[in-house]
Amino acid sequence: MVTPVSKLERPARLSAEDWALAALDVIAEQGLAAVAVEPLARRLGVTKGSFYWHFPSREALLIAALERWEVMEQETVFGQLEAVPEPRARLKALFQLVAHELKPHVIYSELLKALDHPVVQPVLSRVSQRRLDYLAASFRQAGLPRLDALNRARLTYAAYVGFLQLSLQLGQPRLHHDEFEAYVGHVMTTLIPD
Amino acid sequence: MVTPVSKLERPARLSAEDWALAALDVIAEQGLAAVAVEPLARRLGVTKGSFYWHFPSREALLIAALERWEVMEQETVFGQLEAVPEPRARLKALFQLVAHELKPHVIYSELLKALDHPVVQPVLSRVSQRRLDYLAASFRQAGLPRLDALNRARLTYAAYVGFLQLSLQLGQPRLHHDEFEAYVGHVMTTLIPD
DNA sequence: GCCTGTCAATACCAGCCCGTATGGTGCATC
DNA sequence: GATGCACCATACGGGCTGGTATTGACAGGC
Repeated sequence: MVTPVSKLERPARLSAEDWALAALDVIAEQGLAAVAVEPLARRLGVTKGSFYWHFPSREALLIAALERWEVMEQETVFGQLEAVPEPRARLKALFQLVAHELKPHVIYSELLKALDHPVVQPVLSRVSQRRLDYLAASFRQAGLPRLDALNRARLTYAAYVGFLQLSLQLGQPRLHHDEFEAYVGHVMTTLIPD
Repeated sequence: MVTPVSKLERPARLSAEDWALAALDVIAEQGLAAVAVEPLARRLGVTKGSFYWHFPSREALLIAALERWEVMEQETVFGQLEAVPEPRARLKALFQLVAHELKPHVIYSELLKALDHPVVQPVLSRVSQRRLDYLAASFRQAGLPRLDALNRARLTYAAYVGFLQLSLQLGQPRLHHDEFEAYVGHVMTTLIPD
């Protein structure tokens, strides 16, 4: 019965993964620029001394965090869609998914704002390219000719990115439920070929 | 023959407007976070002593700079379109304008990345709302019913914002000339009603 | 029981920035 | 040509951060 407090308050020791996950949390909440070593340490209830044992530098933490995120987003975004075989239905499901579950895209949106950072650029470049390819393939399966499918995918993805920025960052539209549903419906009928 | 250099190298004294314009330049080049007093002073060939004579704080400079920008963008973006009366032709002209003259939108794109800053938020909120209204009115004049026009405007503006972020920040698409023209054409035929 | 490896606390320096205080230029004006 | 104003230099304090170095707690293997 020495110090049972330490066992409860501090969930044991920390691993490099804990730091990476905490970094992703901060990115989602306050952006990549807010990922600083000392605030992170305070957040985890330790000091810098711990951090610099797990990572040689702040940049190494960012790299590890983004690496983790890239894997996770691969699963969460694409994983739920493989069940839907029909291309148009899959596109609709994709639109619904993005429109109604914004949380998984918060980090993407924040990273988009930090693209000037050299560590972020290649990661987001890969992720965006994969998504674009996926979109283009889906539009092609939905009946569009090659070039049209590619351009429609670009347009759709731009609309996705812009929607994220406007709704997450600006919070401007602030549409209400039915109004928002009408918007999503309009987007689908406009962008999905029939 | 004391110091004739000072008369040539320094283009006379500075005004508050000079500082605001320099701040806008920095925003366009490196983002709003890079607008710091001391680097700005170095850039202008003076020291902080000058700045704090013209402005009480860094925030005051940001306010002044954004105020200037809001007026300027009003003129440059909308000014060139009033000459085109027919709504569909005006929309096409608008698309061409945005697609081929990105420089005036660089600052908007950078500010979009800094929307968490309390000074930026209301400015960008106003600007975006004005543009959205303009788009909605144009789509309505082009024949769309009220609700469709509004939603089409939202979609179009999201595509605009996303296009900016992707091409300016990511530099990902990097389309070549004819490929890019085909994309712009696709966007127009998809979004502009016939 | 000791020793080694793992994790963390503390102390410290350098760099960058904001803001203040104060003194110092040039230039018009009377 | 002395005065006053507009503009700028210099010097300083404080805050926050990245990174290093050193020491300390605590575990398990032997």
